[in-house]
Amino acid sequence: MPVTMRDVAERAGVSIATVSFVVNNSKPVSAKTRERIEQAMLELGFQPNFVARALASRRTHIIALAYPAQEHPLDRSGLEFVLSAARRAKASHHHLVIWPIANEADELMALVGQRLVDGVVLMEVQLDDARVDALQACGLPFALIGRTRDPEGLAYVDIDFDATMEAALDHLQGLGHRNIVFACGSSDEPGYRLYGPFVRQESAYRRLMEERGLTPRILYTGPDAQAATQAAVDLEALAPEATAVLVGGEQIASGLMAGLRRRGRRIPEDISVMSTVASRATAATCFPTLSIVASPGVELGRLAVDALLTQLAGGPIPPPELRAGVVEPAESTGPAPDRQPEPA
Amino acid sequence: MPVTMRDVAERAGVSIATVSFVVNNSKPVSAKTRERIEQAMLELGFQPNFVARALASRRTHIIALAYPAQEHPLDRSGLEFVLSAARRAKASHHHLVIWPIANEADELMALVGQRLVDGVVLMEVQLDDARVDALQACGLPFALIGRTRDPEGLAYVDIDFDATMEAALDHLQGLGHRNIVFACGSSDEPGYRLYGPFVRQESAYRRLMEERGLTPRILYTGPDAQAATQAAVDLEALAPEATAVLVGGEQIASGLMAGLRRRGRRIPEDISVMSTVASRATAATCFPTLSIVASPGVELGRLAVDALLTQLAGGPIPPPELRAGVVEPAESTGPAPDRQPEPA
DNA sequence: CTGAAAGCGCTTACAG
DNA sequence: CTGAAAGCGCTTACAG
Repeated sequence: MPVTMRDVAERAGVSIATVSFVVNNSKPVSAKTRERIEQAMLELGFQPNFVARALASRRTHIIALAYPAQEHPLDRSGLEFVLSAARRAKASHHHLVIWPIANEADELMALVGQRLVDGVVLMEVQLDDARVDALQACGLPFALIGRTRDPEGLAYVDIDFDATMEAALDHLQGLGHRNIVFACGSSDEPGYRLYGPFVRQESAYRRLMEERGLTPRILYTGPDAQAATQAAVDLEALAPEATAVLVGGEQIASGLMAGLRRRGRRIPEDISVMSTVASRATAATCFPTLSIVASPGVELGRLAVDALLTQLAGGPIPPPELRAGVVEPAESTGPAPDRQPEPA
Repeated sequence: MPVTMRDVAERAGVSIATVSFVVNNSKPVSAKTRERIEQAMLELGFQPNFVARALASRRTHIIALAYPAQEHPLDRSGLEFVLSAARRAKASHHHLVIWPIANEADELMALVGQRLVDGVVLMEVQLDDARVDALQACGLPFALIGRTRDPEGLAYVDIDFDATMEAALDHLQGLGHRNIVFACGSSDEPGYRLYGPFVRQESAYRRLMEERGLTPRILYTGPDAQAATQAAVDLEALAPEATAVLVGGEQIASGLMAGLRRRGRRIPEDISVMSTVASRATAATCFPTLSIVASPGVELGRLAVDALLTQLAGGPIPPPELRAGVVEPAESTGPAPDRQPEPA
């Protein structure tokens, strides 16, 4: 029923090899022959069979996006990575399969062993990640969104957490804040110490605060919005004099903001709240709207696929790509209280 | 390099056909032979090649999820469908590819013509959907999340909008509300009249309100949270006496809520807000937390894949599956003002 | 520039 | 219960 190369070859009066050459533009073909073949393809509505091509060429043109859906429920900023990666794959004539698998090596290797994909993109990379070692051992090309503790020689893209934290602190200091707490997922959370984005943001925050002669204070909120709502109490105990909180993710930011408001703190009059690694969509739905450093998720999703495709094209491991977020001020940050013209 | 069936056959001293029989459990094999083969597979670490199997058997075990990412930016409730579908596919030994394509037939058919997938799941189905016709014409099995105007004979799963609206109105009426406005995406929005969830919710709302002797009033907010924030003004013009707003989606609900608060309306003291087709995650990050009819996205994602797999297994078009959401009261709804014990 | 042929790694009638 | 063989629809040296 479906039209094959054989059908095209017959109608054009050539061999199927020649048809293959023009379909893939893989060898020179005379103008008249090419034209006859193209005509035949048009008339028959020929489309090459992806699977047959994959088997013969040993290239499936399918890449996998491994995402630990259980461990890290995807928020909107995480979603941006996924959709951007899918779009990029499609633009480069690849398919993107989603592998919602646990954050360990066994399941990943079982899937890789099927030889369905040419390469894989890993999300939510841990500082020490068994999946990375396994992938290296089996020789399948891969790229990381995020990075391990020592990512030397790996293909990865990640948020530039140093620049991101610097931009965030600039914004807050520009408003006169000096007592700035950093809030992120709980240290009691399993695997917290292994989660790069929190660890890297925390250390950038500590370094920058000290460089600026300010006192770093960390609030561990727990893993989700609900826990963060409760953690508003802890904030007051930890740093009653704080005039601003910088939060490491949008879920926690919105939860913490709700907790503060519930306790009668006005935002931003009493305390400013800002989130890094956040999406504009979530920022707009907060009340007051949330000042953020917008996550470069769209860009990084695209770059991760690029890094993989470079390798698939026979290129070397591409250099890392780090991208800082963009500060987008909104209503949740304002002048530090001691600078305000009229007291409430 | 990779271990093939030939390798296993040699080591076990059998033909590759026999190996295939035990791998697929497709024909009876004597216990001793089976054991030798299984032993050989274990020793060699054999894993069948997915692509070769697909070519020979004409079944790729890959299904596509077509999602019009441009037209409908995915919110968290939309995301639930996707991840649930991917999990279900994986549990049934299928792969799920994401096709972020426009909501029209051409691109879909080009992808289908590659013969990469056994079937497709369509999201964001329009009342009149060219993709559905195209899929039917080409004979590829498919299932819909959502449904066309006349879905008779199609495999689909969808939200039970009648039951969902009924549950929502029950909740609000139970709190004493009688002036209940329904808010959803703008009628000026291109394609609005074609978008099933809004159309079906609106008509269910009208019918139920009239059945209950109440006056239906519709607020068209515009497509996103930002537009909905502006639309708070229109609400006051449209129905100054309204004590509750029922909103058709979480993005619009959070935007509208921000707009109301900005205008000094207290939620829920002055006006209650409730959203249908919403995720618990978003509800928890709103302030006040949002009362919702939780979207059955996880269930529907699973059921859609089930409906497709049933057909792939040779079964008939399965009957439709409609699921109502579950009411989850939170802070954004409260007693109607005229019932409140003490006035503000 | 073009073709005959082997081969990618499986599945599946068909025989026995 | 087991095997020899054809075939899935392409690609790719190899020859000419």
